Amino acid sequence: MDKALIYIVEDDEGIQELYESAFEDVYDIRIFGDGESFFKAFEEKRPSLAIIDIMLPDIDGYTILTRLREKDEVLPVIIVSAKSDEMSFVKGLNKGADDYVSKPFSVMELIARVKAGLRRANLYVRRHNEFTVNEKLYDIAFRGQKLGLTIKEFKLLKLLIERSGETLTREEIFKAVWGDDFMGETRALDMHIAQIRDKIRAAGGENPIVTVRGVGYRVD
Amino acid sequence: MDKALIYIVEDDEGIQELYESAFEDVYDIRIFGDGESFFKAFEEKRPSLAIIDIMLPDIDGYTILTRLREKDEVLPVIIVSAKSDEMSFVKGLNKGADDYVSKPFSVMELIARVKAGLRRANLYVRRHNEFTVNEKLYDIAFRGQKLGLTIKEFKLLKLLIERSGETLTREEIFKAVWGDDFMGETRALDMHIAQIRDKIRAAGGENPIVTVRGVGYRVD
DNA sequence: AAGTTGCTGACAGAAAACTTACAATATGAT
DNA sequence: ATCATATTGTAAGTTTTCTGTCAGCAACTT
Repeated sequence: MDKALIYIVEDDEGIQELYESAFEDVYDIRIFGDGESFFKAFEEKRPSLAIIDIMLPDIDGYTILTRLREKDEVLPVIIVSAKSDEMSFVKGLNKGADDYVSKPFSVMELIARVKAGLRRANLYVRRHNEFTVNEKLYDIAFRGQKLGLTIKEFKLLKLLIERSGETLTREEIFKAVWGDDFMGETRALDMHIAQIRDKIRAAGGENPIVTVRGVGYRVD
Repeated sequence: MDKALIYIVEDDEGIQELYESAFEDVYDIRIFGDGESFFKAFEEKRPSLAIIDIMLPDIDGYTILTRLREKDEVLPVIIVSAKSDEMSFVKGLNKGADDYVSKPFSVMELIARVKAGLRRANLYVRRHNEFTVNEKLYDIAFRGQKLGLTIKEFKLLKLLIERSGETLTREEIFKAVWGDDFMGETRALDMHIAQIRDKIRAAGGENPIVTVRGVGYRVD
């Protein structure tokens, strides 16, 4: 699992440093001093979560939030405000923020809220590199293209993706996907691997499943 | 879904501003300084909810409420009062208010109550995509066409609609629709699904219920 | 009694999973 | 390099599993 990417819109350099030290090593963070650079980066790569300070010099944080919500309705957004009054809290939530933290905030608190936000977002849909695993649809997409997997294929590919980088032995795979009752030698696993590879190719991708001869399979 | 329209009767300008900032962008609001303009607007367009301050200069809020109830028995009404005593609370509810908030009120609280009021109003009829679920009639319409569902069919389709996009397993569905006491394998679920599909087709729609083999069903 | 509604069991059809057989490929020894 | 061997890939066919549908029955309503 890659580190979650978090975009932060914050102009105060002191607070920027605070974010850096707070999230260092835990999340990949990118800090933007203004809305424009944030949106530019957003177009290139969508983060897992955004933290927006509403007291910015050039632009109102609420405007950023509103504009962001036009592009992405589900991205978890945490609003940070110096105003600790109820009004901005309410306004933030109304504009589509998922959570609200007021300055001065405790780093612990912020981390907890980020975690909660990421968990909410990851509830159904998780991204791993090129893959998007949708637990509710029982399907996986490759570069946005749904693969249309059967349950076996879904379970199998999900396993490989979630433990990508790791070579899983045939036995491990059997145990995880079929349960303990797997019966010795069979080509069943290879079959399904072939099916999945076909479907990924049909979606326009190159085979991402590596065969590790004598051991099992791996997704990088 | 359009924004809900809320009429507010309030003469204090400070409080008027508070309403404006609180509900901005979330609801369409119109604020009236007196009862007459409120009723005039009411005749033209009925709101989804009304908030009435009972401490008005020219007219008693209770009178407005009483008169309103002659025209509309179900409109959710929230009474706002500076008197936080129990008497006005009871009086308000007796006159047909659905809820009661006393000044000075927390904006959060007010928003929560408005939401609750709207939810109550929407209790009977809710829209999800092409479907309109009517709790009171125990029926669901597809593109305005009533389907004429039986209770089981209603519960089943309602479940699928309310959690649309999500694949529900047969077991989940059984638990939700039949209760915990569902007995193993049976074709009952498929039967009802088939019935619902027939009825939707009869109403001129394409089958919106997706079978997820080995798992359950889903409405997109 | 007649009509609804909900359920069951039987069966058919379809989809998925698996098996078999053989081809293709990688690996290591020669 | 070449070959032998072990291992994996794949096509075709078979089996199993799952869903859809039908007919019929029981419970309930009107």
